Amino acid sequence: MSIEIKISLNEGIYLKDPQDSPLGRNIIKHSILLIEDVGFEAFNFKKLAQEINSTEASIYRYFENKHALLIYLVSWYWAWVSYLIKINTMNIDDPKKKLEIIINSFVLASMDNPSNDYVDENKLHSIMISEGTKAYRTKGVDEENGKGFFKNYKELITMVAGVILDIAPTFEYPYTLASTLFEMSNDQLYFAKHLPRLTDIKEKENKYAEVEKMLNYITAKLLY
Amino acid sequence: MSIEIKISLNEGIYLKDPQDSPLGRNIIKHSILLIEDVGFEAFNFKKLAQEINSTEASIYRYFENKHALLIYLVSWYWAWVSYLIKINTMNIDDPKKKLEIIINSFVLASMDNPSNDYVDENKLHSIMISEGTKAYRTKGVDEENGKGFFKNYKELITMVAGVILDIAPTFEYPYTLASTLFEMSNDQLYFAKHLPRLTDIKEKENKYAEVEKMLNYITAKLLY
DNA sequence: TTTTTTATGATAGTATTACTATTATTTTGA
DNA sequence: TCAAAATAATAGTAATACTATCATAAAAAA
Repeated sequence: MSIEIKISLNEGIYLKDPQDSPLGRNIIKHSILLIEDVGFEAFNFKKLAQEINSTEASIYRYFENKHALLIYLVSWYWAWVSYLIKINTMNIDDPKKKLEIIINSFVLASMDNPSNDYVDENKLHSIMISEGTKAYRTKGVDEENGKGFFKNYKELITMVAGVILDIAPTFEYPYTLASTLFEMSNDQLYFAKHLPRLTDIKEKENKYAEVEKMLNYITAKLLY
Repeated sequence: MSIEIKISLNEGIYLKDPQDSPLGRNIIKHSILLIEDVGFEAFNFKKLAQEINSTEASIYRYFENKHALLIYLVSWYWAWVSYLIKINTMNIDDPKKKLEIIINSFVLASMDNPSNDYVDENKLHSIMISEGTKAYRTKGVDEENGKGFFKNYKELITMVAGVILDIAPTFEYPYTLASTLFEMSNDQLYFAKHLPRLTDIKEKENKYAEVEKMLNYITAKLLY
C-alpha cells in the first residue's frame, strides 16, 4: 500500500493530466527511465511509445512535445522536494534545524519515501541533476514563465528564503542563497560524477553526505 | 589595430581550426550572433550557412555538428576569462585582491577589452549565461572529457582554487567554491533576467556590479 | 443493456533536421 | 603558371518532430 500524493502541477504544462490515466502514468514512468538511459537529447516520443507499447500520437495527446514533458518532470521534482520539506519540518521550530532539513532534502530528495509506484524519485533526481536546467534554459522561458510553468521552483525557493530570513533577518541575499543551495547541490553532484576536477566532492558511496556537510558548512558561515 | 590573441583550444573539438581561415572566423563570428538570436535549440548549420553566404557542407568541414561548435565557443570563453584574469592579476601579490579580480572577470568578462574582431565577447558571455551548461550536460560528457574537451574549464577552476588556497590554506572546498563562483555568476544573471523570483539581483543597468558585490561578500564571509 | 462519448491504437503522411556524397569552381602558394 | 587545397553548388538520405484520419476499445450515460 503506497501513500497516494496527487502532486499539483500547473495545468498549462500538459494537454491532458497524465496522473489521471494508466497510459498517462505509464508515460511519466517510462519517460523517466528512458531519459535517464539515453539522455534528453536522444530521447523522443517514438522511442517512448515503443517502450510502453503505445504510439507517438497517443503521447502527443498528453504533451505538446518532449520539452513540455521535461518541464512536467522537473516541476514534479520541485513539488516533491517542497512536499518533503514541508512534512519533515512540520514540527520543527528552530529555523537552523529547518535549513538543515532543507539541505538534506535538496541533496537526497528521495533516498527514502517513494511517494507512489510510477515515479521513481531516485531516478527523477538523477535526471534533475543532468537535465534539470534545460527545462528553463530555452528561448521560450519568458513566455513559459508567464504561463506559470516554473511556479513550483519559485514556491520552493520562496519558502527556503523565508527560513533563511528567519535565521538571519538582515541577510541581504536570501533568494540568491536559496537558489544557489539548490543549484549547487545538483551541480556539485554532477561534477563529482563527470568532471571531478571542478569539485572537492569525491564520487563515492557517501558523496551525498559530503555535499550535505559542505552545504551546511557554507550556510553556517554565511548566516550564523 | 587590435591585439591578436590566438586562443589555444583542444584540437579534437574541431575538424579544421576555424581561427586559420576567413570562412572559419566567419563561422565563429556568426554562430555567436545567431545562437544569441535564436537560441541553441533552433540554431543549425543551414541557417548559419545562409547568414554567411556559405553552405552547410562547408561548415561541416570545420565542426562535426552544432554541439562541437558550442563546446568550441564555451571553451573560447573559458580560455578568454583565464587570459583576462592572468593579465589583470599579473602584478598583484595579494591573493584577496586577486580573487576580487577573478570575480570581476567572471561577472563582466568582456565589458572592456575586445580581443579581436570576430569574437564579440559580450555576446559570447550572454550565450555562456543561457547555453553554457549545455556544452557538458550531455550523454557524451565522459567520452568528451576523456578527449580533453573541457580542459579550459578545469584549468580556469584550478587556477582560481589556487588563489582561494592562498587566501585560506585550510579551506576545505577550494574547487567547489571556484566552480560555484563561476556558475553562480551566470545563474544569478540568468535568473535576474528571466526568473527574478529566484534571486535578489535586480535586472538593472548595474546588475553586474550587484552580482560582483554579492560574490565578494560571500567569498569574504567564507574565507576571511 | 444499449448507446454515446472518450481514449487509445494503427497507419500514413509532411516538413524540417542533420547529416553525406559528388562534382564544379575558386583561391592559394610552390 | 600549375597543382593542391578550400569552398561552393547541388543533390540526396535517414531520422525527427510532428499532424491527420480512421478504426477500435473502454468507460460513462441513458
